[in-house]
Amino acid sequence: MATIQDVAKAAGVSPMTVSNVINDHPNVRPATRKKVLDAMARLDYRVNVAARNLRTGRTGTVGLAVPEVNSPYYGRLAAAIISAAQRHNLRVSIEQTGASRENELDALSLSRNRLYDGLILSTVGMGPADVELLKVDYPVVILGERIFGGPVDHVAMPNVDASQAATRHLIERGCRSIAILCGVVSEETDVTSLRLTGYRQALQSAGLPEDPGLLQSVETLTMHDGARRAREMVESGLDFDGVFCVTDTVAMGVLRGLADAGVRVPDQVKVIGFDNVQESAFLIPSLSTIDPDHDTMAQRAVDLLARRIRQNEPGADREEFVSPFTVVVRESTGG
Amino acid sequence: MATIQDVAKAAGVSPMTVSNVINDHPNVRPATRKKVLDAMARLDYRVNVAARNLRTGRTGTVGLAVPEVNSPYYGRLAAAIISAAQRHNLRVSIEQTGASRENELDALSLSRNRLYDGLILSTVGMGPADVELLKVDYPVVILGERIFGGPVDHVAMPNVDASQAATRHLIERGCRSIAILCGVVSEETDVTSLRLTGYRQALQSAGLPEDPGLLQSVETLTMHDGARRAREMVESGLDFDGVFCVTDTVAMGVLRGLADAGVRVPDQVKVIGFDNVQESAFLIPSLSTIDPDHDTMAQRAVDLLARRIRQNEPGADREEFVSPFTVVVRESTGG
DNA sequence: TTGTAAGCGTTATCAG
DNA sequence: CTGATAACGCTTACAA
Repeated sequence: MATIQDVAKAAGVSPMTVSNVINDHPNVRPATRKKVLDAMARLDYRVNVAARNLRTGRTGTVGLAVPEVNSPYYGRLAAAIISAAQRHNLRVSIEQTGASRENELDALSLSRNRLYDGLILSTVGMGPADVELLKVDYPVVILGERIFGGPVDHVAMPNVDASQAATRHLIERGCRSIAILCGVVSEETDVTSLRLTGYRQALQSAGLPEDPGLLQSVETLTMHDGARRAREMVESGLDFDGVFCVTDTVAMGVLRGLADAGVRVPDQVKVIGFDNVQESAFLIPSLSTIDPDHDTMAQRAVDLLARRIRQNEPGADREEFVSPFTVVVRESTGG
Repeated sequence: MATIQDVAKAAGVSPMTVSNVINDHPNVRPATRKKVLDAMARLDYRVNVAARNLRTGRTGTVGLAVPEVNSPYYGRLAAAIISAAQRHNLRVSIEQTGASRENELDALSLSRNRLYDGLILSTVGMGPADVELLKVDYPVVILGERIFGGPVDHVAMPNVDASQAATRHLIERGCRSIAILCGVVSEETDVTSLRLTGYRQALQSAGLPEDPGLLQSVETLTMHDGARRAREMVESGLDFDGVFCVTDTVAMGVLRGLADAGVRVPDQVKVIGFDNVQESAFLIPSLSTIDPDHDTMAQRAVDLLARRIRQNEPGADREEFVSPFTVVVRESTGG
């Protein structure tokens, strides 16, 4: 494998001149540049990225820590982030955290090894109690959930507002007994609690009572749990005419579970999800949902991170960006 | 940021001893080890991965080049590969190639920069004509498609056999006019051509004629194209009672398109896919499909790559692994 | 069991 | 515009 030294020797110049050519520095005479480029081609020269990293202290790679890449939602997010990073000449290395707090903290410490120039962290397991742990000396952007008042940039979902809008949409379509299908309810400001808040606000605004029996909490927000719970809800004789599912993934399960139980959507029960994953438009019935504009979120997250990397001052002027959203009306709510 | 030197000074030992502690080398007295560990903790020492990479010539990261991570199929594959790589203490950096030959070659050249210790490449754009370009001096595993006789390890889908089995299943369920929904037909040994071959073999074995009108080729194997084409097939009056879709993704679109056109599945038309993505079990109707055992494929691909990385001899004894498969019978074929 | 010396390949600095 | 020098932080080889 040829090094800069080899190229320099072959071109009859100094290593420094080769370096200048490689990095497009201005002060190189065209003739010299050509000599160097020729030698590089002849020797099939490739930069040694490790050496460059050591010298410059940059890696050109950012970490992306998400629960799992194999879900319609995080898959779409990851794809958008990889594309956005490409525009900044950054590569993306993915860590799957399995939504565990411990693995999320691991991802943070990987960056501390200077493996990544920065980290985009989708916090699911970590909560506000861990805010202190985010005080690190390299660029971090939190994506998706809102750790209120954290020390780093955030790109957040419009969780409360959009959930309120989703629930309101069900109300406007005539639903009066609206269930919410969410994850485990805790004190944390996680997906479930924030979207639950929006749901409650909508009920309240409409003067509808909140029936505890309509709060359906599942262990994991998967298709599997969604389908099972939907069947259970019907079989147990629960009276409901609408379901707000806190993610499209779990909503896909719900549609399936209702079908299993012989319930017609949207005639008997209307269903709305949250995320607008690609599949939603093709389901039978197609799924009404919230579109939080993933591409904008991804773009913004990468832009923020890239800015920090350039500026080299992690903490200053941290920014909160809440994605705009739209309600996408499809067949599952009679649209 | 503390270095090994700093730790050595603080612990009153040499840098080498610190390095030995870090790398769990055997010959360190427990007392010395403790001194060093204490110093490391006190200074919050982190290894500088770039320096280690430069010195060792290894990065601990492998590249994964796939068309896009945001598809049920490649998302699942990526997840499985990341998990498998973790077991070898390898990180995974994802390159999205958009199925273009050029980007696939780019991914190859990134590894030549020694950015990755090895590369798992899902060739879609590259064809047998590019076999020579795979003759590189670092570990590469081709995943998914079969570039016959390539110079590197392959983990291949059971394309022909499984497609034959899928088509045979439709025949066994009573279908006589079986359409195939595939991508652009070319001379390449790509998904479409291999699965088309299996489809034809099954028809032939069953003594069914091959009607050119039943060969439905779409530009991209997406839900969108699948849905549109299914509608067109019905509206044009095409006579068919079964569809073999070369991927589950396109099959999801087909199910939707048939519903749009008022065709009942499986009563009027039976549908089978290929991949067994997670969503398939939850669709309405649930989708019969081929399960090529992604986890085994991913595991095998990573194992092969890790072995090469350890052995440090790229070319020797290249291996071909064809995944086993099963036919998963669900509602879309009346199962 | 521990320490010394050297070098991996690159680029920042500054001198020519 | 080009080049000499040194340094980034680590580990391999060898010496003590």
